[in-house]
Amino acid sequence: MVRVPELPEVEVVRRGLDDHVVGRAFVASRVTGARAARRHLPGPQHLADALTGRRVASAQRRGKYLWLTFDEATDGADDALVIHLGMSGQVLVEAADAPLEKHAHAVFDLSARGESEAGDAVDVVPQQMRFVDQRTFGGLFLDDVTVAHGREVPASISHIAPDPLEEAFDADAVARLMRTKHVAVKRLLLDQGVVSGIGNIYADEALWRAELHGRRPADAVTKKQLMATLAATQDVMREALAQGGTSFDALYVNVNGASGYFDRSLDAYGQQGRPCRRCGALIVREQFMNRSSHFCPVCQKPPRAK
DNA sequence: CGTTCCTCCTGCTAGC
DNA sequence: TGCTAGCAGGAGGAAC
Repeated sequence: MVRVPELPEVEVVRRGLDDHVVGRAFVASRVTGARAARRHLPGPQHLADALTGRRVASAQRRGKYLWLTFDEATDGADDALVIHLGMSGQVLVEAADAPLEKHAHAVFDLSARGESEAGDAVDVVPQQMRFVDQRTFGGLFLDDVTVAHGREVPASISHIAPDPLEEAFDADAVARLMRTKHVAVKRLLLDQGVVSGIGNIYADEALWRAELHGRRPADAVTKKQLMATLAATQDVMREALAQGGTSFDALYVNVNGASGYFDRSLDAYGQQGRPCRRCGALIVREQFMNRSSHFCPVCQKPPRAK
């Protein structure tokens, strides 16, 4: 199964960038994917030119958005390179002479890392950071930084709510907001302006754990149930991080390459026809929002038909 | 204004 | 065997 990046996968990439890219400069840049750079309005060449020579200061994330900050702004305003992986995006750090991936849309030559205490050069092989994306739902662009929800973030993502694993996340406030809406709970879980970082897979998993059907209108669900659902999103994502978010080969910063454990641990998503781990009833799949939803028809009583 | 729907894209699989 | 249709889905923007 292809791994669609949600919060834990993106956090794994962020950690990889923290380890392998922060502190290094882009000594040369090539942005060849016009579609991947579509959100950079001045165009791909401008993006490449604007990034060349910049030294990366930090790798940050909110929800499914990643961004790199730089040591000093060129024109006074602080800016950031925003990266979204979409459905199939990858960020790779590898040797410059490694074969170019078919769907590589941007390539950055990295400055060598510093010397070790013994005085040896740490990197003898030149390296690159590459943005690769088969379906190009993702992309990258440069954006000014502003403050939103208590943090400095790229201006274009100021509408993205805090995610369940960040400090500013206020489950109580989110549950109260949800209860004001006559909208299906799952739709709200997937709304990045309500709570970010949750995609179809983790939404189904959290709803299964909370024993709540995602089609239930939020204003007809108790606050306690909503709090339980939000807590479940935290649990399921923390577990994914604990198991999938650890060790990496030094040169490989890659969501898809890090998986394998996930599919075994799913209780609802993709489990249609298999017995519910809690009660043994067969998991059901249904269409919802032009997507698939998976649930236990006994533990998660569906509301009356639409 | 809030909410819902449509669309972008490629690779894999099921079915004839 | 080879073709096509169907499916996967994040998120912006159009449509209602």
